[in-house]
Amino acid sequence: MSQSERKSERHATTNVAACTCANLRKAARVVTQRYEAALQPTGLKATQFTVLATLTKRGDLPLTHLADALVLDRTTLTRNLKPLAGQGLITIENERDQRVRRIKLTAKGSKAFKAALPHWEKVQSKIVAGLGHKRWSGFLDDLAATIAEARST
Amino acid sequence: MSQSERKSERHATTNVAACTCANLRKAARVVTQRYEAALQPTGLKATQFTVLATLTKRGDLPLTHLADALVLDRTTLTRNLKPLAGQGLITIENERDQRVRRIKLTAKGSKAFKAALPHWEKVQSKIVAGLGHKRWSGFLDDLAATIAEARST
DNA sequence: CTCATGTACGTGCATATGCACGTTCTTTGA
DNA sequence: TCAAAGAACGTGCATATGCACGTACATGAG
Repeated sequence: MSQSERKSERHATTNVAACTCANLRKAARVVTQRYEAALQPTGLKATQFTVLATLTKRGDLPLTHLADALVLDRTTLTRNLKPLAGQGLITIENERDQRVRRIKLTAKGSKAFKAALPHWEKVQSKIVAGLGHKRWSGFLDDLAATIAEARST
Repeated sequence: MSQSERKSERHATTNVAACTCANLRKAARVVTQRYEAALQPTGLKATQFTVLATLTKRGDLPLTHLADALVLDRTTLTRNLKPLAGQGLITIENERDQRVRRIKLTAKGSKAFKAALPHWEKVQSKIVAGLGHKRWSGFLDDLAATIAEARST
């Protein structure tokens, strides 16, 4: 078997080992473990850090909008928020439209996020350096494109 | 702000929106939903399909080895296997070394995997086409590199 | 042979994930 | 104004994920 044949088989669409879903999940699992370890001293889980980061960047948001920003099911977010609300890092408030739950970052939440930021930067830098900045940058673009395409389909 | 500055900020290591972990998880979530939908008529979940595919490719394996191949925590796999064993798609057998649980694909499991394969190919093709084959191929390489790097660290 | 060491595993706990279904509230068309 | 349509949400169910901890078994040094 030639080199090109081997490569084309490895990357054939129909090679189950090349399953986009399985490989994405593998990467998500192992990378999450690195981030969890790095964030461990902050008391925040990786997903919680992401929620706080999104609220910091986007400001208060209704639950559904926050879920959309996080590419997360609405009902999953409902439950993910409970530990954060329990710790007083966010509040869940009603609006004039009583159907809407507005998710609000508290001062404590903002402080916790800022305190966690250096730990996040450390592990993020390590991952980026591991791939090399240029390659990582393209990788991130591919992730965004994949998300956009899978969402629109 | 110039174009290059905007780009460098977007891909700055310290831009929380560029969090490798969060973006990997987002992509894994939305892509998983596509595969779940495609596999729905087969009665297999995406993770279950992956287990069957791995057993098909690698043959029977002890639990820990299978977990390693799947980049999955051993204890998670223990539980993920239960529905598969319940449906008779795999068996969990003892060895001479009584500590070892050998995971074995049954004939029924093999059949279920083969029946699911066309459904998998359909959604896989769609995802690949969405990115373009060349870009997808590089994306897959990046995923593999990320997994390898995060595992070794 | 025996005990210390190491290996393979399961379970309790906590969080993560999404679908189906039902509830409450708002908006809109007649 | 009022009923139908639609929007925002919560909960039950099932699976997914990994850590801490404990158990059973195998192996090797003495």
